[in-house]
Amino acid sequence: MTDSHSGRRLTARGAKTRARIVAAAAELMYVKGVAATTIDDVLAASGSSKSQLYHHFDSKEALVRAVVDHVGQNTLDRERESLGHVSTLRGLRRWRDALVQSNALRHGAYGCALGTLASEVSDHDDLARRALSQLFSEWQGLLADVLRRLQDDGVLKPDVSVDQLATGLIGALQGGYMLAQAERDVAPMATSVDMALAHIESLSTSR
Amino acid sequence: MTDSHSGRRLTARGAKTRARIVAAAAELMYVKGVAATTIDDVLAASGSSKSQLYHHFDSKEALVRAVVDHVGQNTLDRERESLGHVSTLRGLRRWRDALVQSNALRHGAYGCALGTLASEVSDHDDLARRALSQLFSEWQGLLADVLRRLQDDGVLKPDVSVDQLATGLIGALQGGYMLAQAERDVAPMATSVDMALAHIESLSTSR
DNA sequence: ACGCGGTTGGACTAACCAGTCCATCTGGTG
DNA sequence: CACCAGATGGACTGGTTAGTCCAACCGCGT
Repeated sequence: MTDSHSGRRLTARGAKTRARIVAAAAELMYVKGVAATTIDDVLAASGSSKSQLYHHFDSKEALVRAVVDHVGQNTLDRERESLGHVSTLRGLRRWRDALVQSNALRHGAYGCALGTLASEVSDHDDLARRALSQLFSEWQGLLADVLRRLQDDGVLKPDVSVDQLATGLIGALQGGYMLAQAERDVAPMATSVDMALAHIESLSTSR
Repeated sequence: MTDSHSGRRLTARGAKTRARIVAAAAELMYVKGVAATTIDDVLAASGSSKSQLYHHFDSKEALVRAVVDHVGQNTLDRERESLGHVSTLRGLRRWRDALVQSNALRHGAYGCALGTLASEVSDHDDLARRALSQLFSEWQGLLADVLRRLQDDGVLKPDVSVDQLATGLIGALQGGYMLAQAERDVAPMATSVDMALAHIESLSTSR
């Protein structure tokens, strides 16, 4: 648990405050970065007071962990929504299009919410790193499920490793996000993911 | 220029101090992160004084830019060394092996020196971002040169875009670094790069 | 040898920031 | 209604940090 008082009672009012703080912190840390986001920034953005924040979190580190959980759940919920029923190559391409277009709106700025958290936090907080590792693993699982469905339908050759393909796909996505961030242009992200998808398609039975 | 006094004369003594400061800052920022590295940390690690640092750099931001240049040149020099004469698929695989093994020594920790800088600095300092973008572009050029040599030798099909393949390869590499950082295990990095290489090999004329 | 520009040491400051504390308030429960 | 644990406001503190300043020093060019 990331709470300061995991076993404590929590009224609806308190829970709402907590949620407001985490949401504001997540947004700020995504845009400004974790280290550059101060507690006072979070208070101002969430319209709460210091005692409220420290009532719910032991430290800034605990808040960061709550943000990791929050962003992770948001990301996985969205990915479950968009990948859950995909079972065709066309569906996978539509998934790619949605991610590329959404990143294009920001011209690549800020990158992947989960990825930027990971690279800023992994070397500094082992607990947060484990949580992120677990989140990436679940995300990879969602993609592997899609690929397994393709395989079961005979679209993908039976001897390919769907787990490895899923890992490669997330790798290409994350690397693409980073390049897009540096260039302020979605193009390299699209190219990177397209290469992974082209590889997967080259392993389909139709070719 | 990232210097505070670009047009100034610089004695050998001063140049050495400057280099010592940049090298120490680069190492600290790689391990601790840019934001978590304080000026005093750099002074202690480089054995220099505040007036020395501010004699050479206007601000911490200017120091970060110098670090970006330094790390970028180091990375490109190393990559030029290992990619400059590669003109076979086997050579490309050896390049992969070297990167994976070097990252395995740290169990994936800290990631790619250039990549972690990029994700921490891109959204915060536009000048540094442009420099990083340029560095990635040069790196991509080195890989594209290798692929073009393969193409000229008839190993790679003549109709594939070496530029896009090179972008995808760097994307896979960077994404792999990030996943390895989160998992503290090289495996996902190896998998990610291997997928990109497998795709390139699938576009070779021998298949 | 001499002078001047580049170089160095380190004390100092002003701003900032995470975290503490306590007095006050709110709303659910008996 | 009375109680009280949980919730809130915000002033305060101690430590840290980027950046300033000035006096002293070194060494290159003449």
